[in-house]
Amino acid sequence: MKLEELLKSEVIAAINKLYSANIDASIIKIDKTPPEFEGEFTVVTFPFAKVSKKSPDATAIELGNALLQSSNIILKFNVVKGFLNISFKDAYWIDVLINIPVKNYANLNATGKKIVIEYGGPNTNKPLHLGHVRTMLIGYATANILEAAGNEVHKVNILNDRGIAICKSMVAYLRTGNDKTPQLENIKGDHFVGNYYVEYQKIFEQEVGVLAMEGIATEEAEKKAPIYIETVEMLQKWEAHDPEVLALWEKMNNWVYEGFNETYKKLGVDFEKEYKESDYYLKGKESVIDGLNKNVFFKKEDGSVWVDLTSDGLDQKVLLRADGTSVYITQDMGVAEERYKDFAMDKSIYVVANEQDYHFKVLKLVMQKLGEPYADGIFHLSYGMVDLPEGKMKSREGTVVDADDLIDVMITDAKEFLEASEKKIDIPENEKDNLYRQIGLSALKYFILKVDPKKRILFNPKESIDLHGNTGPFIQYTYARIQSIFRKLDETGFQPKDTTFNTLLSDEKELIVLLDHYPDIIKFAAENYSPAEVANYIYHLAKTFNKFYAGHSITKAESEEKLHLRVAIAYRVANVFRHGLGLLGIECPERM
RNA sequence: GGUCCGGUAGCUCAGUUGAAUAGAGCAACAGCCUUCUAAGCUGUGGGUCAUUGGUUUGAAUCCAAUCCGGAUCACCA
Repeated sequence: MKLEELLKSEVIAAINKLYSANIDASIIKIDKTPPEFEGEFTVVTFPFAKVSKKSPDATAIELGNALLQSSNIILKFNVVKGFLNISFKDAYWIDVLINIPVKNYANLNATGKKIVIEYGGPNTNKPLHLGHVRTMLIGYATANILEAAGNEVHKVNILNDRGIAICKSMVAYLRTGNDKTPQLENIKGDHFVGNYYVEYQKIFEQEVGVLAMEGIATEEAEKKAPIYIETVEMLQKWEAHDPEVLALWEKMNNWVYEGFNETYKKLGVDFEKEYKESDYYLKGKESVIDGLNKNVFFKKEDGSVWVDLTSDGLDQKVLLRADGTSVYITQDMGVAEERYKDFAMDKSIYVVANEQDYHFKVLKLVMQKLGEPYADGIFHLSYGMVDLPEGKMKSREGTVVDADDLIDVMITDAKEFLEASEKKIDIPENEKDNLYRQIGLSALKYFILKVDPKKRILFNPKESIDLHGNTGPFIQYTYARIQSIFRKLDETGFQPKDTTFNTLLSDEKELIVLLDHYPDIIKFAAENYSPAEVANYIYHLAKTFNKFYAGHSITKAESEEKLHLRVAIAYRVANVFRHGLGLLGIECPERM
C-alpha cells in the first residue's frame, strides 16, 4: 500500500497547488484500475469537484497534469467520466518486482498481540462430521493467517466429554457390547463408540414403542423407557464419582480420542492444548460466586443464580442451577478463566457455528460484568451451517456426512480422475498415493474455505467436488506448471540473475501489481478473520498467471532479458501460491 | 412475537469503509495442443443485485418498511 499512500500525499499537494484548498486524505479514493481501462491505479475525482468548482472530467485532467509534473514514477494518465487512471513507469514496477523477497514474503511485522483460537469442539459420543470439518478448516487457516499477520497464536480445542450423550453410548455398550473393543473389531475408536450411540437410539425407540402399545403417551413413555432411566442413573453416578462408571467413561473416551487424533492428522490440523469440559465445568462456579459477591449476579429464592442482561437487550440467564450444578455457560466461564492463566491472551477467538451467536453474546457480557481483563477480547467467529441438498444435517435421520468418509471419498475421486486422464504423470509409483491425497484434500479444503465463513454452505455429496475452475487443484496445477518450467531450465544449466529489464507487457505488469498486493491481502484477511480473502486472491493470481502462460513462453522468451524477467515473476508467483495455500492448509505438489 | 444472519446469472459463489458497462466457476455452445503440463486459454449466450420508498453528484453496497429462508430466545449442550 506504499504506492497508494504516496499517491494520496501527491494528490493532496496537487489540489492545494491547483485550487488553494486543503483536503483530508480520507476523502481521496484510490482504486485498482479495472482491467478494461488502461492504468494501474485510479483516482476518483468526484469529491474534488467541490473545491475545483469544475466538472469532474476537467478536474481530473488538471490533477493528472499536475501529478505528471510532480511525480517521477508516473508515466501517463487518461480520464474517463471523472476517473483519473494513472499508469506508472515500467521501471517502477520492475523495481517493485525485484524488491519482493523470495523468502518470508508477506510475513508481517510482529503486533505483540497474543491470540487464542478455539476450534473443533466435538462431543465424545460420536465421530466427527462435515460441520466439524468446516470449523477445523476455518480455525486452522485463520490461525495461520493471524500468525502471518504478526500475532502470537495459540490453537486450542475443547472436548465436550461429559453429560447425557456419552452416557447413552456407555449404557448401550454395557447392554450389547460384550466387552468388545475397537482393536478386536478393527473399527476406528470414535466410530466404535458412535455405533453404540446409534444402538442406544434403536433400543430407546423400541422401548418407547412397547410402552406406547401399553397405552402410555409418547412424552411420558420417553421418560419411562428403561434405557433412558439407566442413562440418567449413569449420569448421576458419574457426577457422584462412581469408580466403575468413571473407569468405563475414561475407557470409551480414550477410544474416541484415538479416533479423533487420526482424523485431525488426516485433515492436517493440530492443537497446542485440548481442554476437557470435565476438568473445568466445576471451576466456572468460582466465577459465579465471585459475581455474586460483586453484585453483578443475583440469587433467586430457590437458590439458582442469574445474570440480568435486559439492559443489554438480552434476557435473564441462569448461571447456576438451584441444586448448585453448572449449566453450559458455567463451564465456558471456567475454561475462559483457565485459558487466561495459560496464555494471558489479548484476544480469544471461538470458531463456533452461528447457532450459538446468542450464547457467545451472553458469555462476553458476563465476563465483561465480572471485569475480566480478557473479556473485551472475546470474539465469536461465527460460521454458517453446512446444508445438504435435502436440508440440514440430522444425526437422528442418518443424513450426517461423516468426516472420515468424506476425506476418503475425496482422495478416491482424485485418484480416479488422475487414473482416467490420458496424461502420463511423471512421478514414481510410490509417490502417487501421496499425490492423490494432496489433491483430494485440496479440493475439499478449498471448497470450504473459499466461501465467506458467515455464509451457509450447500454441500452435495453426490456431485464429487470439482477439480476445475475455482478450485484448490486448479491452483496446485498452476503451481506444478511453474515448477515444471524450472526443472526444464535447470536441465539447461540456467542461472537466474538480475538483468536490466526495460519494458513490460500488460500481462507481466498485471502479475507484478498483483504480487505487490499480497501482504495487504494477508492483513485484510487477518482483520476480517476470513480465509476466503486469501483463497479468492490466490485464485485471481492463478487465473492471471495462466492467461500469461497461454500467451507467452518463459523458456523461449523473445530475449535473454525477458527470460530473466519472466523467471523472476514466475518464481515469486509460485512462492505466493505455496505461502497462500499453506495458510489454507493446502500442500503444493511439485508435479501433477 | 423479540433479536441476529442471509437473499446477486439455471446452479455454487465474488463484489457490501458508496463510484465506470455488477464479476468468476460450474452447466450449455464455438474455437485453441509439431511450441514451458489442455486440471489450461479465448469467445458466445445468460441479471428487475428479493420488493418498495428514501439519502446522495453517484446505491448491489447506507437508511426505513415489506416479503422469503435460516438460527436463536431451556435450571439442554
